[in-house]
Amino acid sequence: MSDLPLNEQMQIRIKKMQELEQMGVDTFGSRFCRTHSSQQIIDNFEQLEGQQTTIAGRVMAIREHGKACFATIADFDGQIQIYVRIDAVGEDQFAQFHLWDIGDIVGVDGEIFRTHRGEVSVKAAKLTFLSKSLRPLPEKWHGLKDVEIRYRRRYLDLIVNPEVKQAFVARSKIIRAIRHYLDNLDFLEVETPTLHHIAGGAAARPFITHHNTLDLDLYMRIALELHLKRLIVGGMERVYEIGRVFRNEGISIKHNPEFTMLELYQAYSDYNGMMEITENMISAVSKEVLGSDQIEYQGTPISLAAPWRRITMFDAIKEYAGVDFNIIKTDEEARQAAADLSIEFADNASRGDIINLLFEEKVEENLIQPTFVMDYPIEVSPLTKRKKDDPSLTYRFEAFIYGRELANAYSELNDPLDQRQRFERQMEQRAKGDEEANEADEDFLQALEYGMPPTGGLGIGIDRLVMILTDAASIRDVILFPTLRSRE
RNA sequence: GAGCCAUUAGCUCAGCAGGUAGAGCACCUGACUUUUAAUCAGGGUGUCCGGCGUUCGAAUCGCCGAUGGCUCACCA
Repeated sequence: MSDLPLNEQMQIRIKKMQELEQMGVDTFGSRFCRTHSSQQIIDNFEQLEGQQTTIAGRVMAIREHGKACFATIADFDGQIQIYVRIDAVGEDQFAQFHLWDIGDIVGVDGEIFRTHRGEVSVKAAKLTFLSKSLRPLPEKWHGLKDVEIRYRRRYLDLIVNPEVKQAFVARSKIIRAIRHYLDNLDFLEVETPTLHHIAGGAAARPFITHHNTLDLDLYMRIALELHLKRLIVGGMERVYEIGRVFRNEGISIKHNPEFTMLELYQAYSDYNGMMEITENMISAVSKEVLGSDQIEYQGTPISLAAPWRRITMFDAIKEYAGVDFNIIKTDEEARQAAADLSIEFADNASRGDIINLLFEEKVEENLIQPTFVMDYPIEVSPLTKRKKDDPSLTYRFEAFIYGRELANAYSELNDPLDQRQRFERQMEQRAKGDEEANEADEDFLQALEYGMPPTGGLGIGIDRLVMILTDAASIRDVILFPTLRSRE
């Protein structure tokens, strides 16, 4: 305590705490049984008026008024006012009340009533001090605006900015609704390792860690895919996992180094089945959590109602960039088309690379309403089944909302010989310096060699879905403790 | 990783042609038995993000650094 730097307000609070202790009050109390939450009392006032209640929460405001004072108590649901009269609580407790600070945690027994001004309140008969708050809270009116403090000390953000709590309640409901939806489709929720020998299933740089006893470098997973597909091989025909993945890349309004992915795999389905699940599940989740599938994101109305628009990548590029890859067949022609649009590309870029580039540069930002973009080039889809009618393309789609990728899905590549060739090409890319190219996973190949049924697989970025559904501008607004630099 | 912007009281912010810092809320003292951003009368509580420099003098100007935000790069 002595080496804690104390400002004036903290010194005063410690002094008040000591005075309470001298009065025999336990300033860090124990179990306390509540009968109602603040919101229950407010919602059911007609039935509860005149009855006794016991509430508890954090003191958010104190309005002293001589011998009859008011305070606002906040609990998880909301806030409720208490009315503290000297003739109702007695002189001793009234003296204790004057040692309360904003931020203290208290319990109150009393009668539910409505004040002359109409506010539902609790007329205190007994006050129970529960926990002392030694630091002054941010201001009640402007709240806490400093984003750095909001992220670093999220508990303060939660205490003083009520809408923040609502966003995280919504996040919880969204994930619950997804589980509910998938459970009803007989999907089995599973958990797979986060420590991987090979960081596969996506194109991303991994975090590296180390196991001491095994003296083994391990990777934090960048995707769930390869383990879940092993489970499909094992006969778990419908599986999903909602879990954290880690990608050692930049931080932005849309990116956090650790984020939550939903991946699901359904045997005997394909990417068409995955489109149906995606659009039906997201509209159902929106209805369950928000009561509607018509939402507004950052001022733009968005309809999540199924079915969503479906367009091939070629048609999308033709529409938004004016380039027709049905006609352009060679790498040379493709590079020329990119050059004509003043788009920079690598010297050795293939037709497929250029297709992907044009799409990202010219098309993505236009896909505001939910859109499935289908049939990605094989070069950027190393785990996806080839299209029968065009082996340069794959049965893969990505779903876009508000110009952002929200989901990625495909008919899973289950031909182990083709998969081996794809890995070999990825390894060539790695050898050329592409750190994000997939590493060959021999154990996964072996699993495929035992035979995997035709399967549809889907990945959805949960954080981005929550952003869309809660109208959050930044991914940090839907992650309780976003990654920040150390303050030390 | 690069560019731009920000950092002043517990919180929200002013102060910047350089003259050693202010407001509101919070806090302290007093008044008040139905207030609610309670009110009324008093009280300013500070490493002006850190360091170095320019200057008689720096919150203010310059350089270096820290942290955060936005944009770009990378990615989902």
